[in-house]
Amino acid sequence: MSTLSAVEENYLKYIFQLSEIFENGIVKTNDLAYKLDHSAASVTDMLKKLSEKKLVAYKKYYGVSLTRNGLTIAVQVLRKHRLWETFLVKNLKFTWDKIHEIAEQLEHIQSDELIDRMDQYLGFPKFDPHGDPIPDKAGNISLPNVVCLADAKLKKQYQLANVNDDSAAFLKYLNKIQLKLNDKVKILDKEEFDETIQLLINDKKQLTISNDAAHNMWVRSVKEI
Amino acid sequence: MSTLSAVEENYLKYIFQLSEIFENGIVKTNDLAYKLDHSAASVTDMLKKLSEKKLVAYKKYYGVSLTRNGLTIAVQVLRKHRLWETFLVKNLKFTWDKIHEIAEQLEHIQSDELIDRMDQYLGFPKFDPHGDPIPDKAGNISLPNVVCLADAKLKKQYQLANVNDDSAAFLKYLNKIQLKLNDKVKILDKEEFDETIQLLINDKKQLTISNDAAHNMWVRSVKEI
DNA sequence: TATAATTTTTAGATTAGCCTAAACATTTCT
DNA sequence: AGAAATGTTTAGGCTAATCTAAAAATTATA
Repeated sequence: MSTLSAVEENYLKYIFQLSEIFENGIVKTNDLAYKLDHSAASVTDMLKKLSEKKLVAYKKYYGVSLTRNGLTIAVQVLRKHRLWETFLVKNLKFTWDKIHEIAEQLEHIQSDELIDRMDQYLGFPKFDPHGDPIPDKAGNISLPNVVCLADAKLKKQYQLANVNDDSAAFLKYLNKIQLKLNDKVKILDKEEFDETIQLLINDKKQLTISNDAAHNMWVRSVKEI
Repeated sequence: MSTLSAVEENYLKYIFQLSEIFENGIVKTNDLAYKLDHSAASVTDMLKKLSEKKLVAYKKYYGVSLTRNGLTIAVQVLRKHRLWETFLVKNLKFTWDKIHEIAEQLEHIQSDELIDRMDQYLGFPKFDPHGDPIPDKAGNISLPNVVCLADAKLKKQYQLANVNDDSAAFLKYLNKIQLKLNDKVKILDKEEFDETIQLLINDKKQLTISNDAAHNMWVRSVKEI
């Protein structure tokens, strides 16, 4: 198989990410179009092309899913993206909200040796700065045991494990309220009327966050001390 | 000025490199075509386009040179290329002969902040692993005082300052004969018949190199101890 | 200096990746 | 179930970057 273009790699990556959201794993043309910010017609074109290359299973008017080959490539692109993000934050001291755009470019650099050496240089990290799992060379992904903060239990101790990285605005918000990965969080109360949440951070700082914000945060449970 | 494509950046970079070879600074269509491995017709097309953007001064059937704007961009691309090469060798432990191709891709990643942070991370290096000067953020280039080994004097102590990085085969050859940057070299004798050179390396190892090889090495003179 | 050889440009074609508008298929609503 | 709304595909077009073949300009040669 000849090497894919950055555009093709992007399609596979986004199909993978969207397919994880829907239980059946089938991605609709419009959802992809929205994610990629392209017209639905363009997406249809590309899906036909990827289908010919046997990277996706595409059925007209129904949807698309990855083949085994397509999945392998998508996971490797994700691996590159997350390793680069890790490097940008850990070594170059970038803040969360600026790395996505750069990693979107770096993930398409073609060299297996480069990414393997980078992996080693970083110490084979299992999670990226957002808390997302980094696939290893073989494509294995560690799945942490997390729950959405919006669905988390009251008065139980959690730790911030992961955040949605789609919106730079949200990442800036996290900076502003000084909430970082692995900080301890406990829900003190949920307001029934507007679903706002009273959150206790690291056993000392208390603040109110919206249900919207809570939907962007993922937490893992922590033993109480 | 909107951002340029990787292809446009490449043209500017190669025009810059070729213009340094010819005294008048004028680059011919065919030379560029050879360097880029494109047809001459394609090059003509692109030169017209770059000329419209005022990045080059192009005169039909005569040749092309960079404008001030074009030069600025070419130097920044070179800066990125050489900083990335430095990172690949110093941090990721790549060998010389494998980095060019990867740096060719990395040099087109668009983010000023990325390259400035990388510069700092590397300690603001002045020369890359081949001994080529790395332009600083403002575009200033340190020019080391070097001479081609083929033109160097007999029995005089030099140090390997720079090598041509165009050919992976040559870089492999250097690895094989275990000659590295900054090694001490002294020409013991030149054979008139075939222009081969008897070279003394680090005051102990002696070997014969071809005139061809000598033309790919650049040395700076060193005080004898 | 006229002609041959070389270099460069022009003309016309191709591919990837995008678009809009119109047609078609599916789903939802009454 | 038929009509309306929504989602998807098809048809046709555009731009960037490449190509080959033919024409034109320049340079070298006899």
